[in-house]
Amino acid sequence: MSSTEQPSAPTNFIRNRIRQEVAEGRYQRVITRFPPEPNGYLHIGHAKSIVLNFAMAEEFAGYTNLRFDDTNPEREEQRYIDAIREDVAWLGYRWENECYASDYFETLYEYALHLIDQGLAYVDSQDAETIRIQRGTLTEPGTDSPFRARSGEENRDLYERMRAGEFPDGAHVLRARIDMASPNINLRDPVIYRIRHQAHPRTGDAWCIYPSYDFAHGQSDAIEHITHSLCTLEFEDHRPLYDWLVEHLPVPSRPHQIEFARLNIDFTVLSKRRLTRLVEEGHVDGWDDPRMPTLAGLRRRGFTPESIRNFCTEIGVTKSESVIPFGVLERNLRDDLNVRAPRRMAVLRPLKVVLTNFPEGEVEWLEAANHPQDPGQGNRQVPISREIWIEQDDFLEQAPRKFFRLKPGGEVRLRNAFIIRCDEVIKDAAGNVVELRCSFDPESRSGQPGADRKVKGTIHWVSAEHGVKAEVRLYDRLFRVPNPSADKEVDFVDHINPDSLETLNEAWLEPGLEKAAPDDFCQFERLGYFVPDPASRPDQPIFNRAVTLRDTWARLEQALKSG
RNA sequence: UGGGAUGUCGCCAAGUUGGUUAAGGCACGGGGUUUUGAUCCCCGCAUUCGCAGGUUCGAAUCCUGCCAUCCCAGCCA
Repeated sequence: MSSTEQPSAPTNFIRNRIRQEVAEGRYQRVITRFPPEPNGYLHIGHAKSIVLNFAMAEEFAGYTNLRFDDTNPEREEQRYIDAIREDVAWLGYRWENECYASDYFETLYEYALHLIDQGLAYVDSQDAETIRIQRGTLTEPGTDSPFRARSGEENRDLYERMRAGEFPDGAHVLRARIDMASPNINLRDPVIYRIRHQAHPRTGDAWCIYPSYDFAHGQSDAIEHITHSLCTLEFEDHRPLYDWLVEHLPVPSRPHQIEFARLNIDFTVLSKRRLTRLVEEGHVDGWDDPRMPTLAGLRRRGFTPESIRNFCTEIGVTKSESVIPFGVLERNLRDDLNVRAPRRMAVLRPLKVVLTNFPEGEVEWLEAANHPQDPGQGNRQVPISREIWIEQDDFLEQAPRKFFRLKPGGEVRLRNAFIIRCDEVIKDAAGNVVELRCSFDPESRSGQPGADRKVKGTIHWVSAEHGVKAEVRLYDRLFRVPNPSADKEVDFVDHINPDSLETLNEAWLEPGLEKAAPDDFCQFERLGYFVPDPASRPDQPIFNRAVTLRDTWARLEQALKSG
């Protein structure tokens, strides 16, 4: 199976519903939209929505629009628009139209006038606090605003003057006249236009009144002939309002809103508000910090678009709220990279080994497969010399029973090379192991007749003479607890894991790796998948660890320790 | 205590116009292959569908009641 192939998509209630509708002839094709507000970066939760929207449109012969829901100029910025476009494209999707709710401001303004003329909207001249009190509570109905009975002419006049800029922020709002006693609070005369003397990233100073989400969204859907407006569960209560507006306005089509559960992943936060705080308060190094669950962060961490799409498909779409273990995301990356990533050798925490019977000054070039299961990836030549680096973890003076790596007097195979035996352990004054003296068995060299001699373990290495020094960054979960936002009494930033980033400054890479580019992912054998950081330079390579390999030994070791 | 929604194996999730033994994936356990303790390959893994009643020849699927969890009182989206 190729990694880029999507696993057979599990069916879900939305697809089933659309299938049914198409079978009944209600739709010839499905048109969806992905509607981000440009006030932050996209995260993995958005990816779920993107994948769903594009998948439904593709399956049912339609297309998807990218629509920026830019109705609140106070928090929206052009840089977010740019970042969002880049992320959606990076994920591998091409939108049919790039739209902006702000493109429809004139039409929306007229729709509001239409409501006014129908007696279905009025200008309320009370302040926000008063309106809030009049809205009632969850258990008590609201009370009518004294302005609810304003005449059509007066409403029209006031609304036109709101647009003309005659009033300061907050002086008036336009409200839909629905039902102040509705058990659904969204129907208690929701505000649909407010005054904001605020420049907009796209319309500049053309407007000083802006439509609310509820007034803009459904109408934008209708204008674009969106058939299915997919959104998250918290908008379920808004559907009656969505429907009410679309039914009372002269819109060109009749879209339908369907809600699904948003994505939750443990040990992270997936809300723009919180992610924004992490960035603005400097808890992380920007929106693309590799520990961030943003698409930009995951990309820098080394995630592939394929792995993210596969993940989104695998988790399914339902209305029940669930929490996906972060490990599921990681496994999808491994599954993808396992079949694609070229194998390389790198030593993260070096321990010097001198091969005592290896001629001084000599270099041997060994043939190494770039991928053990995919001969098509070819081979490369790796140099070895008298002194090499091995991983500190791969030597233990007091080795437990099932430790298959190097120990005093023991043998181990050097990956792609030969078997060595540890003859001597050199320590410093403090008793730390600083060097090993080993002898190698020339007969066991790869390709030689003696190569099939079995030893328990195989370890990776890098020639000391040829190795390239590099910085390697290891990432761990950003939070220490499964649900950082669970406790209302505790600020989620207090749960940040102080050890989420470990920087190793003395790693050694096999030669050639220093020239890798940020999208040249590879597997450091036995360690994990790594990718050069965008700041990496040939003379100063920096690699990020995207994910470790599955490590049953670590688990076993852990189990042994805990009894 | 109003309204809206959800509850199927440790985590996801099919199935819900009632009908043989409740899909699949992940995780987990066991075995095999292996110059990555990786990958890969086999095998195992819910007499039970939030709980309690009821209807029925037959219910995860229908009815009643209860319980748990989530969302809603922004001129945010």
